[in-house]
Amino acid sequence: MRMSRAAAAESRARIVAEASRMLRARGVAGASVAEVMQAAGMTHGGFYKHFISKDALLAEATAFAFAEAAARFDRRAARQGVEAAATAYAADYLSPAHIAHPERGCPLAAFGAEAGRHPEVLSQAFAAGVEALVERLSSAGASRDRAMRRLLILLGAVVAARAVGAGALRQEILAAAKGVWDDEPG
Amino acid sequence: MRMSRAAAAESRARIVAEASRMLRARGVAGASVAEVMQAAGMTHGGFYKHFISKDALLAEATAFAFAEAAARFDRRAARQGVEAAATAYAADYLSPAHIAHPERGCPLAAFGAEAGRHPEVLSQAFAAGVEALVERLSSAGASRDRAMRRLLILLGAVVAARAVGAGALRQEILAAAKGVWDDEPG
DNA sequence: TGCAATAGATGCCGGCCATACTCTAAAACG
DNA sequence: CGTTTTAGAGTATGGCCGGCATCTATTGCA
Repeated sequence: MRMSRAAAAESRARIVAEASRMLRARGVAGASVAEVMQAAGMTHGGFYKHFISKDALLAEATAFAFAEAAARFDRRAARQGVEAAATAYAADYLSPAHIAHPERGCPLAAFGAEAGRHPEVLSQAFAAGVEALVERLSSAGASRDRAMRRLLILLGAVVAARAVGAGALRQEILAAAKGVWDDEPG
Repeated sequence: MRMSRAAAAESRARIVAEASRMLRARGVAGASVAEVMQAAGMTHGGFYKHFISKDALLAEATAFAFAEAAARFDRRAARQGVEAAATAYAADYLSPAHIAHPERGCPLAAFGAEAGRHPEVLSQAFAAGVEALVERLSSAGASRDRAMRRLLILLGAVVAARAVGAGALRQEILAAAKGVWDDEPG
């Protein structure tokens, strides 16, 4: 049955949000159209009324995840200033919660490695997202180059920490990354 | 038809090597048993004579990839010393060839993000591989903590560089990572 | 020399995948 | 009010997946 334009737009937004979560939780291959639609409260039949392909959804879901992170940064920056927002971003990034819950975390760490094996529209979403984050982090008194290096450390640490499983090595990885944030030269 | 023990062992080694390549090229989900076996010159039927499951192969293939990297480092260290080997490792890691050819590169950058979604035996292979690399890099005059940070930067840079696609941002990412190697405090 | 063990081929299974189609009822519009 | 449009349900399709049972020919061992 047909729904109002507003309700249909909400359905679409729900699909993107659920896809974004599932994508980060299970990767590109693990996030099936049928499961995303079910998570959004629908069957998979109507999917192609909203998106021309799964790849189109992937790009939107990736952009959505980056936009979430940027909005979170901006909210904090408005309340506590840009420097504090940057510090909080790093602390959240290296937190046990982020390691344990990729579905609510950074898309780059969750499935960035898969982007190169998919259509260019996905890489473009990642490039735009990274650019937006680097701009925010480099507005916190640091040079763009320094902001980039900080981002790379955070990313590498989370990917490695998730890969090696729970244990002493994971803690060592996260501790090493935490150290860099403060004592690296600008 | 049955083969000699030596020939069967070679078959097994070929399966692991091809799985290691395919795993890095296409990820865990993209490396199917049938295709791995075909790449090794066999059909998929005999696979379970060599491995109890696909996961068992994944763990061996991951260990194989790390062993390749460690052997390469050791060969260089024997010829030119540990410091030069560490520098060469970083240069190779950030090279355009490594970005473009994950199938011959670091397993952590290629599919480390997927390890958390698979049986623990895969995480264990990653932990052992990371440990072996950190030990090698920290033997090059640097503290273990510093070696770890260098590794994390390299990893983050390659994951990010592959994710954002070819372009100026990729070059900026790689340049930022190169910088850290020299001027980071010990 | 003869028998048991086994590497590999073939083929099947149940399940999941992305995509595409029809059908319906309600919304949008003239 | 009547017509057109369309969101979503339901279903079909062709393909790929991991895993397993069966068959065979050869090897390794007694």
